[in-house]
Amino acid sequence: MLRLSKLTDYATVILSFMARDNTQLHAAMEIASATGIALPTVSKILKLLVNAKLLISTRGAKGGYALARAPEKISIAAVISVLEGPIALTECSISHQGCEQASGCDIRDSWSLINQTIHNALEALTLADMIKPVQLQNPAWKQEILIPIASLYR
Amino acid sequence: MLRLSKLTDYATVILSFMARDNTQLHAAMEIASATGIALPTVSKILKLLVNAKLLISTRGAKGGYALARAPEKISIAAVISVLEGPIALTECSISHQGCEQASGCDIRDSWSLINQTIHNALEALTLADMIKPVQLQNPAWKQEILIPIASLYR
DNA sequence: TGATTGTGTACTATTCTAGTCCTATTTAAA
DNA sequence: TTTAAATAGGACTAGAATAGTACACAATCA
Repeated sequence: MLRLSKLTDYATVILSFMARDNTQLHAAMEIASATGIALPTVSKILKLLVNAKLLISTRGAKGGYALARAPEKISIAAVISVLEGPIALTECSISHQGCEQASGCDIRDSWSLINQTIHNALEALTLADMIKPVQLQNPAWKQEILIPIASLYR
Repeated sequence: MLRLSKLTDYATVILSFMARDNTQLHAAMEIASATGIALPTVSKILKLLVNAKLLISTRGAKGGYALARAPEKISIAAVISVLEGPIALTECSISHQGCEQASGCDIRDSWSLINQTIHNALEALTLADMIKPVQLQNPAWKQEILIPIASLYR
């Protein structure tokens, strides 16, 4: 599996929950019971999101968390970056050092293109999109979603 | 990082090497020294690729491995699937059971759409594309690669 | 002042990954 | 017929990463 960690998955669940009611503060406890994720785990994720400036926290009694921006302005790519680091499939896409392949690793450029594609896809999708019901019945999306990536090489 | 395992990375390197000279058999030993990957590891990966029918093996003296199909017919998605299992970002995209979120997990459909996008991107790219030199100088690709995924929700 | 709520850090158990090794089987060549 | 070369299959281990927990501390409000 092209795996995303569980924590990232939780983060999207938590943020989606908050995006649905963006007018008030949500305490960690409230989020935990609403989402079914254990409180310590929720707390851990919220802290990371605050550090990444995706959330704003208010301490003390009646405190809690709120989105730092409108849901339309928070991309899924940003959420993933917080929990997983840079979005890249292979190690050498991040750091070009340490690749000790004897023969020329000519496929690095190909990978970077693939990474770019995926990154763009995730960048275009926002929290606001996540909480809208999707019409999977719409047959148009199948064509629309195809990416002519192979053609880039010709 | 949206991580792909090292083994998957190695597999693409190995397959690229083989695709460059698809006319003869390559022994595991030869591939190991050409790519700089340790022999036991190469061997392990080759076995997996044979089981997945991406390679054909010939036993005995003068034996070795060869691509089962032309490089144009081997997609990167297929390679990734062999080493990582189904291409999906979240657990629930594979099995819809065991998701114990208390409140409705409405974002599952969104994830499946994202997964589909990424899968299509990887499906469109083949081994043949990987061994071609990429012209990153071409400024056109930046526009071309944008995916109107957000628009799908409107 | 005390209750509530977030902050920061450290810790641990578990799972996953990467890599190694060994033995059996098959085939070609001597 | 024997031997060497090569793949096949499985078991195993060390190390790293992940997920989850715990606790002391800081801030705010009533």
